[in-house]
Amino acid sequence: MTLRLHDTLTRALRDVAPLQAGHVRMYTCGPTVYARSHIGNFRTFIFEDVLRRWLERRFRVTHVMNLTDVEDKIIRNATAASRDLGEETAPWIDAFFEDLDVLNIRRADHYPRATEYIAQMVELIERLGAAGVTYDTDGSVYYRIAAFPGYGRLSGARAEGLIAGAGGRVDADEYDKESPRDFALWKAVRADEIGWDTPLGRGRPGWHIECSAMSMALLGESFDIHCGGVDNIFPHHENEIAQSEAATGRSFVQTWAHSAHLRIGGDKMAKSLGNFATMPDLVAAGARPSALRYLLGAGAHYRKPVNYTDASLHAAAESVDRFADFRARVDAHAPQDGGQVAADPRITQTREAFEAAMDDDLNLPEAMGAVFTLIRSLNRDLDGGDLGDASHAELVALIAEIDDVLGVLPLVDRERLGESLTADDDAVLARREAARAERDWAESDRLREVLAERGVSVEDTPSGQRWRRS
RNA sequence: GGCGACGUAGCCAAGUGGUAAGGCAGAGGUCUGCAAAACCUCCAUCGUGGGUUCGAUUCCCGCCGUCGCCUCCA
Repeated sequence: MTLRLHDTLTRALRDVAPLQAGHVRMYTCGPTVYARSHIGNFRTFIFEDVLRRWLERRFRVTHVMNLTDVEDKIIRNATAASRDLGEETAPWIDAFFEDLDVLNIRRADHYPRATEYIAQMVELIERLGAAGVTYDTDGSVYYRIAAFPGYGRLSGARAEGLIAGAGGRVDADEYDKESPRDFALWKAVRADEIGWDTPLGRGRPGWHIECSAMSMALLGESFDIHCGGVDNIFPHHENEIAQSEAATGRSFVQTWAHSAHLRIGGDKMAKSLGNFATMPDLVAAGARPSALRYLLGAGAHYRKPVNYTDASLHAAAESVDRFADFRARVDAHAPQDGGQVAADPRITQTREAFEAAMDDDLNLPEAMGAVFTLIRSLNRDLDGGDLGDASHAELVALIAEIDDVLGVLPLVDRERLGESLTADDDAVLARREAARAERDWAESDRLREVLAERGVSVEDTPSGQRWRRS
């Protein structure tokens, strides 16, 4: 089977066929570390994580994610606080990695920082200069869009109209550029400003150049997949193509994959709109990381917006529990027939449906639909008995395969492991057990109520009481 | 204004030219001492007006609505 991914450039599904046999090289735009990333950002990072996990089923994957650690807001904050760049960004980089872990997002192979690739950026700008697509103004270097005929292909916009037609929101006189749509490769700075002394003069890099320089340094001049949020299509990725291809004369990226936004209250979640929430915010408010990961990753197809609401988070949590509880039920299986009975065909059918949906542009919501259909079907059987050993083995494997991309079960385990009863609660639970042994239902019910008021829900199962923090 | 996306049950959300997965919520059952969990049953004709077609929710056009990009942005 072949994974097909939607390519923004051609606006069509495209087979993932690595340029190097068996080896997919992917670059994903990472955070600008001037503040804590919000969960809208993590929607994209989870999409990329799911993609990377699915690719790893079949390919060796080299995944690079940049950390933008030099940028206007960072410089502004650092200057205001009299910190150097590294001091300013270190806490936000730490926070980013913490949040990745909380969401069970696999680490990329490389996290290049813009500040560590200044030399490569300068070199790339010099190549562009040699190619005749740049010009200097007062020490700054700009890219001349008019010199790149393919400009605008990715965003599908006619380059001429992009800025000229922006309804007066762009101040065309702000920069000393030949054309408003030209963009800065290198920004000259004064001696007292944060910058680097380079052959280009003292200055700092423009935003777009870092991704071209770092991706080419770590993945080569042509690689397979480049991801980001849809808001990166223009101008960021459009400019990356212009920079990279003008410098190398080669095709930059095979497939451009972009994820839609997370919405809240109908709008895009964004720092600039002030309608954002961070992982620590939500966890402190009681949101479960497993539910957040499910909502962000499987709540909707990655190219469609996801709405963040209390209801959608609750529904995600219920879905996670349904999946996790089913795993627990399967895990409780006791060997019985030594595999004499063949595995249930529904399990294989579900695996095939799951894989087909994932291969079809990473349709995780559809894939999970197949999973839940199987869960209901097998729960029915389990209500009446147990599984055969062969089916059990197949199911254990299937559940592991599903969660290999879904990635919620380790989070559930972590959440439940972190739960504990106070000594008081534990004592109440013991008293209730004793009451039940004497069939004192009134006392049993009263104690269940007591625990409920303390946030502990208790269920009675054939094997005894089972509690859970609610 | 330009470019693009979307509009499926109370909510969320897949999907297909031949009468619509799944999750949440709700109703009624089975089970249970009672609950919970699980299971069973019920709950949509796919924004709107046309067109193409034997047949459209699925293709085309108009309209209405929502959102995104065009400026830093996942």
